[in-house]
Amino acid sequence: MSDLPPGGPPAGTGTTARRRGRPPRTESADTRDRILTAARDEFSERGYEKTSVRGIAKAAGVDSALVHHYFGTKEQVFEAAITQSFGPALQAPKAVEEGPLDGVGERLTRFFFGVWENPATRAPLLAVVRSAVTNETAAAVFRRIVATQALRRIAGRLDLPDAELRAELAAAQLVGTAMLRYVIKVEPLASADTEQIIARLAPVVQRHLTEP
Amino acid sequence: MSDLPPGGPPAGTGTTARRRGRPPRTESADTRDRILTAARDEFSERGYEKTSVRGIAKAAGVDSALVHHYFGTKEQVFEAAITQSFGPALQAPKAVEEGPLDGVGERLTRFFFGVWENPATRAPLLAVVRSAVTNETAAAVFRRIVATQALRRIAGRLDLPDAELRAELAAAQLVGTAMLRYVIKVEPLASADTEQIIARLAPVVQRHLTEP
DNA sequence: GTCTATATTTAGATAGAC
DNA sequence: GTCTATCTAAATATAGAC
Repeated sequence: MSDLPPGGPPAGTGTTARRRGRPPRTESADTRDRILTAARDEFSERGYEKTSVRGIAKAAGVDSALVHHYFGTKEQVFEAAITQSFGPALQAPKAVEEGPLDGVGERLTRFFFGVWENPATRAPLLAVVRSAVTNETAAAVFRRIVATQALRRIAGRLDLPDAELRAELAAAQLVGTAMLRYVIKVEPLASADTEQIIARLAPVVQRHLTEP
Repeated sequence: MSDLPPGGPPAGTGTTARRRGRPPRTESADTRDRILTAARDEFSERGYEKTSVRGIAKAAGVDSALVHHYFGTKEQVFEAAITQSFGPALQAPKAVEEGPLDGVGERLTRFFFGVWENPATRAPLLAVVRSAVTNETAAAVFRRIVATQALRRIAGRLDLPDAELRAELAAAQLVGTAMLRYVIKVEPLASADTEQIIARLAPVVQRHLTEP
């Protein structure tokens, strides 16, 4: 809308000349975000193949050409949306991995369902799961999540044989539950109380990780 | 593995006039089967959305119009391919559910990996998993498999509270492992020895099902 | 920065010839 | 029973106007 005069700082007078930091993109930072959020939601609901750039654009209230203008190909839109989503809330807090080893099963299980029960953090995970079964980019992200969440951070502390395999089988229990509960929606699991599920899974995860 | 012998006499042989039973479809029974097998393989490798009817036709060595001629829409091709695939080898044998309860964890786990390690029986399962995350028909099949394999047949015998939930969490452990091993291919799980995995999972499955 | 217009490709589905 | 030809719809992606 209101155009910046191209080139130098605004000829505008008396006001403070605060032209530092990143050059303003008018209101496009907003638009960029709206597109990425719309993309994240579309990918999470439909998966990679079924999602169209046009659908993303529509959901964001812009034209599809603009989506391409910002991010390039559909694949790059996916990458951008996922990358942005995984910045903030998806790293397991240090408390999960740093506490006493014999409570790690419950802490990890609790953290896992905390993330999945929150619609905002569930969306990017759904996007990855729904896309990873047929899209290699998403599969790579999936692998990275499993590796960084389960392996580097926890398996490293286990002083047991097959530490990595153990961590992955624990992850498999959690991932499989998420799959059946949030994606396939198998009953009664899909409607079961979270605490009840955690109560059943925590000892199993613990067992995978520490049982000699 | 070994295909069921088709009901009627083979098309080519009979010189004698045995015109009874179903009217002959010349060699089309062959073609039908080739199409369904090709469909099963395409769906298993690419998932529902990414698979095209043209791709199926090409793999079967026929024209895409013929695929429609036999089966109708793409959705119906999927249904036919899955239905055929799940006739023979995918029911858990009675031994799995009928033996002593305290060995059911190992028997079920062994059966599960037996099916997944066999390329012929793995294909339709991959097709369902790859498709179920975005396709409701496939999701319904998935649900039915979990229900009939895990629930009706085993949970019914458990004299414990939350028998169904228990069975589904056991299924989640197995499904999650298949997901990470065969679909996402997370290492070292993807290359691990089957016996090693079974040794770790069987007691966990057992625990889900019978631990008081 | 944002949209209109369009080139290009690919897919699902059907009619009809042989 | 099988294929050729074709209609129709949708998608990715780009060029260029405003």
